Amino acid sequence: MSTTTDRLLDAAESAMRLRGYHAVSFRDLADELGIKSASVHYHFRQKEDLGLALVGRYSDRFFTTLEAHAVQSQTPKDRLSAYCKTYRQALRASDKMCLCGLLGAETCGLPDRLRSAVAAFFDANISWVAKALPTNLPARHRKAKAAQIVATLQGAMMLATSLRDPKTFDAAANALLADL
Amino acid sequence: MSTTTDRLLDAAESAMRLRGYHAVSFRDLADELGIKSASVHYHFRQKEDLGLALVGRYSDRFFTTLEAHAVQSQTPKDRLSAYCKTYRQALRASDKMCLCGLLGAETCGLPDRLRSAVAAFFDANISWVAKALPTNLPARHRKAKAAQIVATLQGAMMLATSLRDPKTFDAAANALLADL
DNA sequence: GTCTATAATTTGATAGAC
DNA sequence: GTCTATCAAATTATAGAC
Repeated sequence: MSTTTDRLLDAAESAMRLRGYHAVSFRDLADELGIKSASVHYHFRQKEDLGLALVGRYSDRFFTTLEAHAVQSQTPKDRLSAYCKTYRQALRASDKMCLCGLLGAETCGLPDRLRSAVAAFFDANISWVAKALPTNLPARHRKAKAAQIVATLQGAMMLATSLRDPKTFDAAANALLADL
Repeated sequence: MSTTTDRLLDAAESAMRLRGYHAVSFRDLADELGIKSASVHYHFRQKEDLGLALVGRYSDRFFTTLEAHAVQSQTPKDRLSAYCKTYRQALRASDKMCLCGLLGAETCGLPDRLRSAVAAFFDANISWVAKALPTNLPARHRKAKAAQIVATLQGAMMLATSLRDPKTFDAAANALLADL
């Protein structure tokens, strides 16, 4: 049985992954749960607090799922495949953008702490991918390759969302994997 | 000497490429130009009209610049290099996201016609890149590869914006070009 | 924890004078 | 083309009762 806080997080995540930070209001969320917007403020004092909780939960869940997918991957190729799979699931399970992909694009319109939290998610992504790459590559090379991989998957989610065609994600992700 | 309409488009483009559609108001733009928000409605009846004009102008300018860069490119590699260069310039000249990259992420929160205009920009992008690829590849393959290339550059702009580090774009774009 | 009530501000938009 | 004046609605947020 989920608490009101959890239900609020679920509703907010769904809405923000579709429309972005500024297009989601406390009233929207309250209506969806059948409560009043003042009650939402009991769970999250400010909208910024809601955003921070959202990014924290999203990031934790993402890396937990990623580790589960990668746990028995031996080769670099297997680990990168697990990474792609985690993104694919995030998109295809719900037909929604990556929360951080959307917030990252809106970055300059976000409160400072939220902006930092999103940036931290991407730092962690790039680090994870860089570590998964073959160890014989120079560190500089690995970081650039990792940025390319993260960028491709994030951009592919955005394209699939804008074009309303999830297959666009698969096309881009598979073309990427074929090169690795 | 630019007209008020042009100055409004400039101000709106800059603001929306930083913060997104919903975080930009007619009053913001009016203040920036030293006029009243009611006057903005003379130039653009609704916010949606402003958005449409913005995407139209952005798309025209993008493809004009792209053709200028690609005009004397003979090989597929040269044409794709020109494509990357056009994105790089868009980002590095102003340290701002691609307008359509940001609106594409916010897609579900946008008015229908605006959403379609953004999707058309990406359709045109993918078609352009697919045509630039080596003609010996099967059409299906080319479209997937084109989606990968567009996705990488769009994702790289988002990453560079979120991380506040333009070099992240170059790292991802160069790693992409190295594979082509 | 949720409510009513309310404040303060912002927003998109219109009517009509100049 | 720009202004004043105004509107209705929405938004974030708080105080205090239950």
